[in-house]
Amino acid sequence: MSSVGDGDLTAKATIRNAALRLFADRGHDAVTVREIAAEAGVSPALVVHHFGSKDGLRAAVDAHAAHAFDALFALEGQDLAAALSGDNWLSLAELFSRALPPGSPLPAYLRRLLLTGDPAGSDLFGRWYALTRRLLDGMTEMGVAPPAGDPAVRAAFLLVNDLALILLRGQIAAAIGVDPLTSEGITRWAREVTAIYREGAFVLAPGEETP
Amino acid sequence: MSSVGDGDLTAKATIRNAALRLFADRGHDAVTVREIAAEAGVSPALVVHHFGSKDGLRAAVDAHAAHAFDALFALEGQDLAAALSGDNWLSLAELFSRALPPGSPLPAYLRRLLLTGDPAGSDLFGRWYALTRRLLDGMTEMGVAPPAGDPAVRAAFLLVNDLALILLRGQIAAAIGVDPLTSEGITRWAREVTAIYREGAFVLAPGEETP
DNA sequence: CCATCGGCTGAACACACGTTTAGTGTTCTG
DNA sequence: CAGAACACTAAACGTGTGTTCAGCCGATGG
Repeated sequence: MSSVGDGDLTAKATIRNAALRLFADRGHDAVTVREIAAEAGVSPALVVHHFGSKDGLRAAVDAHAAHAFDALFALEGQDLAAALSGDNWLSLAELFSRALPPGSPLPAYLRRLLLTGDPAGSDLFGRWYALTRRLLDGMTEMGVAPPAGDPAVRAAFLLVNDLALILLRGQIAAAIGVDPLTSEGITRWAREVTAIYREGAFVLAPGEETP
Repeated sequence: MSSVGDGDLTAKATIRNAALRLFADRGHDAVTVREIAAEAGVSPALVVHHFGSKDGLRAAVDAHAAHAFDALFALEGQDLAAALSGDNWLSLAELFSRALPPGSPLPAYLRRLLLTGDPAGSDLFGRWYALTRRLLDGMTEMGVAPPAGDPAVRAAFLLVNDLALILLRGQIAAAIGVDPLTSEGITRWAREVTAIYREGAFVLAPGEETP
């Protein structure tokens, strides 16, 4: 029995949402069909009836999550040009913390997707990588980013740094004392990241120069 | 039946190693005691005989991995002073790729530890975070790193960027076309990271100055 | 009004899992 | 050299799993 959030959703959607939350929190393997059914307030047989199998449910959840992530980008896709202005790095984590309700299971689900080498996760990563490269190229062209010696690696580095905040959210929270996906946390984080991306984190050795 | 690498190791160690590799590759839950036993060339009952239970085995593997990571640091602990010279950021990933044999399951196991919220992983992260802070403080004191506005966040950012390379190894490899934990990959990666940490990734807006 | 169909359920099934048990050799030890 | 201790196994046990099955109920439509 569950309850939370089933405000006139179809049973199928309720099951999908329950599965999303449970999968995100504890991993696909650790969650049983019976638990999902209980959380959704339905019988285990209904889960199979709607999704064919547990794997089918997993695929549906993957698709739903991927769609939700895409919607996130579409939402702010226009601001992509603004990001190119260069006075702020458009961060995945900032996007998440602004567009997602505080208790959303999506960041944790993304973590699972990327961790398990799930095709859905690789797909997402590939698309985001392409986006990052385009963004970086655009910024370089506009002169707000210096030309990179190895653009492919630089784009990967920037993307991966961004994802790390989501992947290691819990560990970071424990270390710095504030959840980095809350508005307070993301502010502190972004300030420091921006500083480093603008001024570097180490000083140049004497006699060195930026090329 | 297995074989690989049981060159006069005790059966207990063989089981532990097989479990380490399988856990790293597929996750604790997805691996059965029977598989581990088969991989180690022993009976399932012997696994329980030596480790009490599957959870006991898991704890032993955790401890073994933690010890291996600590040894990695002890190995190069003296170079910590050298790292302070500031002409190179001592990177976890570089340490890994230099000290570990190419096929080592340890990076993948570390990924599991950190991303499953395992206490062993949190412990490791906490210790590495403390180390990073000390390192950064030392560098600031010596004038090779500029003072950070928020040292706690800056240290977390540096550590997390480093770990991201290990966490997303597979995705990065797919994106840039080379495994970043090989010597070729780590070289390309380190060059770009060093450049960003020295010179930044974005140019300063007009009228801005480093404080 | 009856037939049909889809959402939904309780009970059961087959199976794979971690673990137990009872036992066999082999190796220490007094 | 007896006997305890140890490494190890084959077979079985109980449990929890994903899934199936037969059927109920309410709405739809001819």
